[in-house]
Amino acid sequence: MSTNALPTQSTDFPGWYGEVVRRADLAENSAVRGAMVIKPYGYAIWEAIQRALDHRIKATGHENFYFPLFVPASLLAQEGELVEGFAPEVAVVTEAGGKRLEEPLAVRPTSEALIWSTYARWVQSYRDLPLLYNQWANVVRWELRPRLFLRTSEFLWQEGHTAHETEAEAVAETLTILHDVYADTLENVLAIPVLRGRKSESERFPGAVETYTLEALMRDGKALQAATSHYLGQGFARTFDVHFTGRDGVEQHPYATSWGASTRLVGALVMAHGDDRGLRLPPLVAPQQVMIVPIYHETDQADVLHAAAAIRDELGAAGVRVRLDDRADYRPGFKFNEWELKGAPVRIELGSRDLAAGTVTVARRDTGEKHQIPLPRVGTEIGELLSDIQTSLFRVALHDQERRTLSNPDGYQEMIEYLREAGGFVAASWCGSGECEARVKDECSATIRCLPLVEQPERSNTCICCGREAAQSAVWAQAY
RNA sequence: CGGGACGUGGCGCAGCCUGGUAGCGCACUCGCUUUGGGAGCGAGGGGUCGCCAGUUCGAAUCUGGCCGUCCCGACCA
Repeated sequence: MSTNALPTQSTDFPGWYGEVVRRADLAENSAVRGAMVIKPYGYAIWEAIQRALDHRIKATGHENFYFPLFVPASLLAQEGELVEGFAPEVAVVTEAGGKRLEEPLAVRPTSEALIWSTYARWVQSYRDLPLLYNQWANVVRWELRPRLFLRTSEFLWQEGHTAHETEAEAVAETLTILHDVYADTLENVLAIPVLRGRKSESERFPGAVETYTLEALMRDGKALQAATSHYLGQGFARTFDVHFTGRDGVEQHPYATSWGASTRLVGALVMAHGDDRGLRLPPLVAPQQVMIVPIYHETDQADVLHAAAAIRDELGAAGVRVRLDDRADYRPGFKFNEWELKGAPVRIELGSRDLAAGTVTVARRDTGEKHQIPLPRVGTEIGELLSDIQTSLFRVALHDQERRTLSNPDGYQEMIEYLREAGGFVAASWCGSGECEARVKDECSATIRCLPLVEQPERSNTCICCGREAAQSAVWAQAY
């Protein structure tokens, strides 16, 4: 643990991010380029995210299963769009058991091919549908520019793969996942407000008919795709020969969806809430919600530690994730800084002054405020404080996102300048042409993050780029 | 793959230009004193200077090649 101050967000956001990830003990680089070691503290955050997602995935009727890491390369190659989209980043095993393999094995970049080739055996009748399955897995994509959590060559995620009898049911599934699983987790657990929308054609998942996305704004004004849910139509069913006899006795192909969210969400958490002192974790995902720091002298050490342990036990019994930092080798000031860096939502300071007054000192990480509360009220007030911090982090982030969204800019030039300096989101009307999309990207490297599901109330009816008639609004931003 | 920078104890760096027995801060170990916002003093341990070759009496330092990392672009959860 270094004692130096962090780089500041305003002067060096990438440097700040890297230092926070490293010094808060979230993750570090490994011997393999682009592959990261997730350390216990970072993994605990991921586990909290996993729990939240898994709970919602199951609550919406899905079951977990597991498919293997390797996919015969020929199988992966069967789906034209998929292979085209992923070919550059697929890792392939050509040798195993000391011999060259007759058939190379791809390390999955995503599992549609393997799963759908298997679904062919699982589906015979409409009575076998729907298939509502999910897996927690690792996937490998050989990224050119890796970045801890945001883009690593191996990452952890969940990928859902469902098969449905009708198109309407599959589309409804895609949206259920988007809203009830992903957006609910992002906003109510991670406290990160999201824009919900469709992807433009150029940003769509390879092989998808429609890709739905959640876009979150980071504190440097850049957007992060937080989760995606794809309606895949019947393409994969056709490619992998999945068919069933329908209610009408006619042979037909099921409709597919797939959807995923990854360890990237840990990075989202860092960049959406972190400040110049480090991480600010929403209580619902914080490995430690309350840290108790005892402050004592030789003479009162036993009393202070005894009282601190009692508070720990009381809060623990009430279901709070609480820890007493009784390390003797570190002084209180060091612990304050360390737990602020690691984002613990609440700190309780307890010293002889507090004992004498019958209080504890409580500091909240999000605002930095400190105040005293009477010992008997600790149980109830800490619970309220944690839920207050949870909603407050969301409200602050939402306000920030609204403040940084430029809606209906006066002209194209204003939009480009705003995007160029990563001011945030720009919402404007778009004609739908790839040329306009490419032109913006060319001029300021910003992309269409989504075509929002909720239309802008005062939308202009001409395209911000070309002035032609515009059928929809789009949201642009620089993106990770 | 293009453009830039850099490889020296665990981490961050100086030394290189002008070759001569490898140094600083943090971290680590031991001791004492400390503890309400990153403790102080003292004593220690740890590095074939990215790799290979060359020049030289002698290379962290000069030369050539290779490897790797980071930052900026194109690709991307």
